[in-house]
Amino acid sequence: MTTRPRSTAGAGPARGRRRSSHSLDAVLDATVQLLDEAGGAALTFRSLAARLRTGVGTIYWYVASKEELLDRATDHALGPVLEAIDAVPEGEDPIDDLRRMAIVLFDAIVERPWLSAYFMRSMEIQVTSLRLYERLGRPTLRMDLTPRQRFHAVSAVTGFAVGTAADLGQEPPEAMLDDGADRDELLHRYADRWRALDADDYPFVHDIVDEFDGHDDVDQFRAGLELILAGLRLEAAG
Amino acid sequence: MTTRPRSTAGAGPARGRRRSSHSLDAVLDATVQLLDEAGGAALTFRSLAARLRTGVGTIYWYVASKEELLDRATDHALGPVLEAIDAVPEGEDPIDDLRRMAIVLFDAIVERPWLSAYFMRSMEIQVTSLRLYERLGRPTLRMDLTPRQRFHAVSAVTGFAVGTAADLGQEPPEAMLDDGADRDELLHRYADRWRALDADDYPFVHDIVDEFDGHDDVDQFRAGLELILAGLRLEAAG
DNA sequence: TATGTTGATCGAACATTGTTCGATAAGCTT
DNA sequence: AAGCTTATCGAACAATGTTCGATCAACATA
Repeated sequence: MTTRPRSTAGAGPARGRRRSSHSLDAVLDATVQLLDEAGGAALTFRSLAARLRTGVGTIYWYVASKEELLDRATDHALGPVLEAIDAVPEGEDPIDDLRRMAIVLFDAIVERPWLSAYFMRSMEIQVTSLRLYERLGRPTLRMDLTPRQRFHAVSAVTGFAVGTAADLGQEPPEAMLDDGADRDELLHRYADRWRALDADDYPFVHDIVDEFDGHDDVDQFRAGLELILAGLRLEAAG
Repeated sequence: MTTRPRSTAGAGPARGRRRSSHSLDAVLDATVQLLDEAGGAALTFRSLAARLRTGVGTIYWYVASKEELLDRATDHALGPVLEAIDAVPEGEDPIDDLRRMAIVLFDAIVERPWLSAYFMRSMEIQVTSLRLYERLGRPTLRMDLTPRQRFHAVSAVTGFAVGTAADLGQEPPEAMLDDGADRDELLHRYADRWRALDADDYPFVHDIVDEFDGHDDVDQFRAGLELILAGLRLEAAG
């Protein structure tokens, strides 16, 4: 019978009785490293095996498929995020607490865009993301809301944070590598293209193009978050 | 020199001088069909070629890569959505109009989850998604807001709609095929697992688990949308 | 009509990927 | 020593995106 080794979560080195030069944690660490360094496209079983100085077959002993590898790596990388959110002190206003937590979550995903793809999925399966959901939801327990309102509000906040961060994480097409243009330069190009459109056909786009040009993604997220929170505050007051 | 045929957008059959048994539109139609029938995983150049009764090389004559194929197919499928949003009549309250449009957009993406992946990306490149953005933004022109507030609000609404729909689009793991469990059954299983957690460690999860069990995705989205719109209304009133 | 040019088609071949599987060693129990 | 479990390894397989040269069909020009 071929069982997988029990997750040596937090235990000493080589917790299993048999000595193992590798471990699930080592595999996950290397996975996160590769993901961080070169993005999702660079993560292959062969590159991972090379980094671990082992064969591809070994990785398949710890993990049944690439899907499971990414699921577990996501959960693995979510650990520190959970700690950071736990570190948010309970303040006077529950909405302030919720805001702080949402920003921590958003920042973490922006830094590691590959998290978003498996975050939602893992919420219902893995442990860490469910705990994150729990922490995000706790402030709402101090508010005068129905369970249904709480469920919808917290889902909206997390969904908005993850969804927005996911969009930002998509790397732009080929235009960047052609010449050495950074994000601001790209934004500026798109903005100019928008400005060239007919003002009668695109009144809204013209109205906001100066804001789009050179805008800060974090500001944009915060503004949207404020809308949700303002709506929530209203709901709790009513 | 090998040029690509000018997009025969709306023109008669075989607009190019040379007769072509296929066309970019035909390729895009078949792509959307395959995507609808069997999801993103089923779309391969070979299956697409088989459906079109042609060779893979032919597809590469119309499209430079799979990325471009999906970009164009997304834009192609967004056409009817744009029409549906254009069909929303201008009403008394701009926020009501924005709500209606957002729901149309959300419904369209839920029906075709593969749209979400390239929607945001194509917003800055392709035509149709920019037009959608324009339409979504127009109601805000009738409100007392700064361009910056409009930009943030419309970005939040579209981001929330696309992001939420994208999450819903992810097909659940293997649990569905093991036994013939539908969505409600799956939800129920997860809910039961949540109920089994320690109530002291997971007070929020326990508070909302009955709402999670059997919840409707559309309701959830609408509730979140209402929060954003309520916040926006407040902003415009202040 | 003959010839060359361009638009368009086709599928074999290549590189890369996820995954399987049998061989094999290393530790542990008896 | 024998046997079982744990773990490692890489060759081999199937599927996929992509390239490329061969080839044909329509048109222009002479």
